[in-house]
Amino acid sequence: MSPLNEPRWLDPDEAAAWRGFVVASNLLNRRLERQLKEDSGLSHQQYEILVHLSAAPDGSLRMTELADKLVTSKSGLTYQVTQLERAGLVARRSCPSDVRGVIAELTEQGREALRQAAPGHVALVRELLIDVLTREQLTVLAEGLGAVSARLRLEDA
Amino acid sequence: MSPLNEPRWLDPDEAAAWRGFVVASNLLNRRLERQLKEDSGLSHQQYEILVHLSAAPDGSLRMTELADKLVTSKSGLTYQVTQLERAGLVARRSCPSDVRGVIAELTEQGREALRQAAPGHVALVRELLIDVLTREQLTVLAEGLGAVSARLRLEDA
DNA sequence: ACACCTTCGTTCGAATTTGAACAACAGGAG
DNA sequence: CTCCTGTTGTTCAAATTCGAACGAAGGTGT
Repeated sequence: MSPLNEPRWLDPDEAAAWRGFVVASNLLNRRLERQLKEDSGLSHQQYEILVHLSAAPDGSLRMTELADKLVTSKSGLTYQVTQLERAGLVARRSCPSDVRGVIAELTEQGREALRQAAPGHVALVRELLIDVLTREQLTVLAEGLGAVSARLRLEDA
Repeated sequence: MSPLNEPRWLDPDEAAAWRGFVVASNLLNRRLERQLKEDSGLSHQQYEILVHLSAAPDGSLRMTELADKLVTSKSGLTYQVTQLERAGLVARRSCPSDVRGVIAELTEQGREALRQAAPGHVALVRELLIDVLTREQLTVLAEGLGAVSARLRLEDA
């Protein structure tokens, strides 16, 4: 009976938030995966690699940096970059300042693939997430999840 | 230049919400996965199977029903239920009202495994998500993501 | 220069996930 | 009853993911 031994379970609001998060996350990923694959032949992960590279100053990032942004394992990234390299969308360069370093660079073909895939993807994100929320819900969600992400980033370090 | 041909890209707030969602989702899954595996030898998916079965009236659900709740593929569920069955945490029964049907049922050992795993899991969810948010952020998040989930559920039908 | 600890990216094997194909059955229209 | 369409759960091959182990190199203190 003591609250010191019994864990604090989630009250209805908390449970709804957690469950909503898990369910929405799974459903969204599933839907976006399907759309991207059918529309562009890319997986969501591959698409995100292209996005992050495209957003980088010179269209290139070091592997570790990219893995951090994607929130994936190093080995997982190695695999996906190899796939994208075979498809000609990404190229590997060696890092000038670090012999160990490998730089993934977006090719022109990669940029084109992203240009082709982005509109449909963004439209679906908008339709399934953004436009479902009010502007206020959206900002609260951005702030809240930003805090959660920050909290989680700290734990790793 | 025409807004009819150009897709509506995400403004800063929208992008922050979407990125926050993706990043928080990945970081959380990653962290919870690690904790559950180390603490109980269960994957997050396996844990969720036990949770949903435990929440069902008689600790049992049909495969399809369970797959819907978990937001996973049927084949994925078949695999995981087989794993849990080997571990003795879940048993398969045949459905009385439908010869094709298979009912996954929580064993006593499964209930015990859940009792053992739940506190640590809930504590971490609380630490990483719930307690990071204000009560208001939490309710807004629950409502918003509930709407998103509902929107996505409709699409399948 | 030396030892020491960390970081980098890859490789490896094992585990997991997926969609398509499948056989068996359910449920209704005629 | 008899088609006909939809559902159910599984199997299968292929793709993906992960963590641990690894060789190689960076960086620091002495």
